[in-house]
Amino acid sequence: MTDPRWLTEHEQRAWRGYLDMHARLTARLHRDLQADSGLSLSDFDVLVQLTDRDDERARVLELAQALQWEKSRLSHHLARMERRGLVERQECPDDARGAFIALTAQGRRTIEQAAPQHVNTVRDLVFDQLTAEQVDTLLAISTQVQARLDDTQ
Amino acid sequence: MTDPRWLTEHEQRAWRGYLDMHARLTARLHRDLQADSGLSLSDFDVLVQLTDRDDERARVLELAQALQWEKSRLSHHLARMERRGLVERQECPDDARGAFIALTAQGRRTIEQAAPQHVNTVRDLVFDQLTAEQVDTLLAISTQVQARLDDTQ
DNA sequence: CCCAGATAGTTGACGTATCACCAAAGATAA
DNA sequence: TTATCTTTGGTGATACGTCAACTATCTGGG
Repeated sequence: MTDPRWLTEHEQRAWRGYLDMHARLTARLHRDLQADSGLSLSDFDVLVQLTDRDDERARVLELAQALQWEKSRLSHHLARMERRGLVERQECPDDARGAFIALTAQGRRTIEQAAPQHVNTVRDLVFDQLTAEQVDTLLAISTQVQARLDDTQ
Repeated sequence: MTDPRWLTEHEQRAWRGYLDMHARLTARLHRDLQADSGLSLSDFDVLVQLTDRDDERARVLELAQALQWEKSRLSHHLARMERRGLVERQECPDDARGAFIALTAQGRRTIEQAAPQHVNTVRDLVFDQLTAEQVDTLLAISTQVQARLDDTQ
């Protein structure tokens, strides 16, 4: 605790490289997606969740859990997306407190137009650069780190 | 372009796993750092840059380049850090437009107190979970993806 | 039926990120 | 010198994320 175990030179390079890669990668993905479709990465994630449902709608808390977002973040974000006509709120007959969030026609058109190019960019920038073994290792790393995150509360 | 090459099932799992890991990992690191020292991860990065200099100060654009931040982001951020007493502005005699940003005594105390625990958390959550080969692969992945980012403008 | 506590979702305040624009100072050339 | 071009840095508007507080509704025990 008070006696730190510092990172080795090699670990420091790996850590810095990882942080820099992530910052630059998401900045590029965000910029391209925005230019291509006017969507942010967050918009994209919300719309993907909705298109994955049979009826293209979901309860707010359901979405929050699927996205791993705080409910207030989602609430603010949905208000902005609703203003832009990407989603709409529908009353929930079972529970008058609740609301359904539904994809609008414009929301569906937008995500259907944006997704192919976005996937191509991810492929170009990431998966085309990696070997199959590296992809395996990336998944293993993600799994192991998340297991530790789960362990430590 | 119009004909997407979708990700394989395995690639999708790796991509989702990676995004989820990063979101959860940085959220945890941020929360712990904040609780321990009152610093944000951004504050931390700025302070590390300053402590790395001999005279514990730097020009604004120098910092912006080192951090890979936009100058306006840095300007706003420094204004807030200055208000909290972590850094101070000093006049630049060589160039009256310019400013030095210098670590304050409080800034130095804060980062020196915060860094060991932060490094321990990174080690606990990440490097203690990985084999040496996995760390190598992480560095290779970061390098390869950043090379592609460099290539594509 | 009534009320306490839980649940669904929103709101407001504040810190932060980005964008576009601005201003002051320096550099360069006529 | 003046004109203009570049560099250094800041500002204000707007969007976003988080926290705490809030409203409205539901649910279970008396």
